[in-house]
Amino acid sequence: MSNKEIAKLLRNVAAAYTIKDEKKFYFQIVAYQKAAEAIEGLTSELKDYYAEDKLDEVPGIGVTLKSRLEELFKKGKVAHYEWALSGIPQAMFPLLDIPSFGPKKAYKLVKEFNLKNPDTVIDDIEKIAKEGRIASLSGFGEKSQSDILRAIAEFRKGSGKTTRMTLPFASEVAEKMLDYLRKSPDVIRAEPLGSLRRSSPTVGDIDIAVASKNPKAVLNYFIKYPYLDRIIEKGSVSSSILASGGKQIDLLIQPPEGFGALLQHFTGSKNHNVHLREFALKKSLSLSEYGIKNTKTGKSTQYSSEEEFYKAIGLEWIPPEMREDTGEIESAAEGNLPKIIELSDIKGDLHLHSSFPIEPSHDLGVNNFKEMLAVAKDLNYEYVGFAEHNPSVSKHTPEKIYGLVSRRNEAIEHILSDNKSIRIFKLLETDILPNGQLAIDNKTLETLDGTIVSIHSVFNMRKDEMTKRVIEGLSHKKAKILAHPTGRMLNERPGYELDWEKIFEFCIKNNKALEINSWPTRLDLPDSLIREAVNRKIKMVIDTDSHAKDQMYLQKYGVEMARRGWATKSDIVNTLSYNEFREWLKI
DNA sequence: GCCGTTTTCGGCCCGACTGTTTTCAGTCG
Repeated sequence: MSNKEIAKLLRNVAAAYTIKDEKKFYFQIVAYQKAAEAIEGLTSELKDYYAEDKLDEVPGIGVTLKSRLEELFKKGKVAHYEWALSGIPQAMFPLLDIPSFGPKKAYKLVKEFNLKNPDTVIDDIEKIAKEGRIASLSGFGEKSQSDILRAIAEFRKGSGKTTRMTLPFASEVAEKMLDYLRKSPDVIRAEPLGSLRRSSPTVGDIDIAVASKNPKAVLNYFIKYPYLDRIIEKGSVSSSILASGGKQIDLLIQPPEGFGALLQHFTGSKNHNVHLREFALKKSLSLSEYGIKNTKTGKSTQYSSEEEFYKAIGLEWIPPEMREDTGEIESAAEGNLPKIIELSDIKGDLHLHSSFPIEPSHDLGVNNFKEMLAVAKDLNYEYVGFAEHNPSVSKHTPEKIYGLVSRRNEAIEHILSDNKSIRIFKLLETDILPNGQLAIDNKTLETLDGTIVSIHSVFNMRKDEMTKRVIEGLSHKKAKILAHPTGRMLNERPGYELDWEKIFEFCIKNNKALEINSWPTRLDLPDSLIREAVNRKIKMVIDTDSHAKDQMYLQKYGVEMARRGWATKSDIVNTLSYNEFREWLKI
């Protein structure tokens, strides 16, 4: 079961409790929603937590939920949930995926019209609304009837909460709106917040905060956005719109003197905020987007910066990437937050595919050495590594492969002789074959400074076999880095199965590094595995896997994943100087 | 059902907005 399916199950249980007895089950409902939120936000599979007996490390999962989830993974169902969901019409649950449908509304409609089939319930509701039979129900009216029809239509188009954007795409959507907002004389500051500011690997909707002394004017300006599809809601301090392309943009406004509280509130995550507010409440401080209220004196205070806001709760400022309620509040309270890595710490990119005609097994790059070095210079790098895919094994003899790689090496030497500013490592990205052997032989590997290894074929092996394959591939003394270690592609495929316990153990013993691949649809390692690797002092390297020079600027996304995994400079080997990195390659 | 800078029992974030309402329920972030 995927994280999404599990979260859906927990939300369904919460919805069932809401229908059965909202008051009696109030805190279970909250707990189930919180756990669902946490599971949805995970960037590794919950199944892997289960496999390593770490379910209760997920915030919001305690003793009871742990045992229920274990039952789910073992048997595919949970007896207690079968009971909880019994007596509740199954047809209400698909409706909950549609924005504006909650448990009460879904239940009332399904019950009222005696709808039984979950597979057709959305069609059924649509038909009933079109016939005008919803408006007459108590609690409903003409407006809510037409809203239902529109919500269903938008849901079908895949807008709203169903599809999530990759980070660069989300940034683009946000930038367009920010450019627009900053043209308004009433906008003093405008910042993208929410999961985009936390650099979550995928982003659902765009959240923007504005500092202004005239919120009304800004709101009126906001809803005149040229790429507006429709206004979802508009109040006195906030508004939501659907932009063309089906992406929701939420706006919140505060005066500049209260902007710090707004930044904090709207950056989230939800579970971070809930935990932070509970923490503050113990100090008689009640937090909101307006500021901090002392519950004893009743005195409210505004904060213009986030740093002051956190300080007022007795905490050091927590970087947005860490605000997922995975222990950052406790660490901040103890003054133990690690100093996480920054983009400027990176001294090189070791995973570059040039256009050198090496006749590779997979894609060749489109730019030559010099063109890529020019970008490296722009990025202030000390060194780079060229790591084209190994020459195709099926098309060439080992002798031919040796010749191709040697020619590439000579071409690099030639560049080096008239290039003083940036050093170059002669690497390759070598396939690990299904039997664990590397795709090219020792004689050729010996000509390299080292090699990156990775899986590019036969993804569907058993977990133990895949683990053996990877470890065997990494065992070669020239193999130093495992590229895109999980093989996941965001919004496409989950990645192959690996026994991380064994991989970590092997890496630490044999001084191998795991790559954090910055490619926006990979972002692989996922942040939770980065966090795990950091805890075990395993070295990582942040690379772009660039096949074109402009892609080298994507390095920031890998750095952001490292930050989400609490990695410091010392965890990442390409923060080392040229000489230090050279030494590390030889160990 | 979770969780611990008052606690292993007894608490549990805070507010905006909309539609259908005569004062509030439902949904959302």
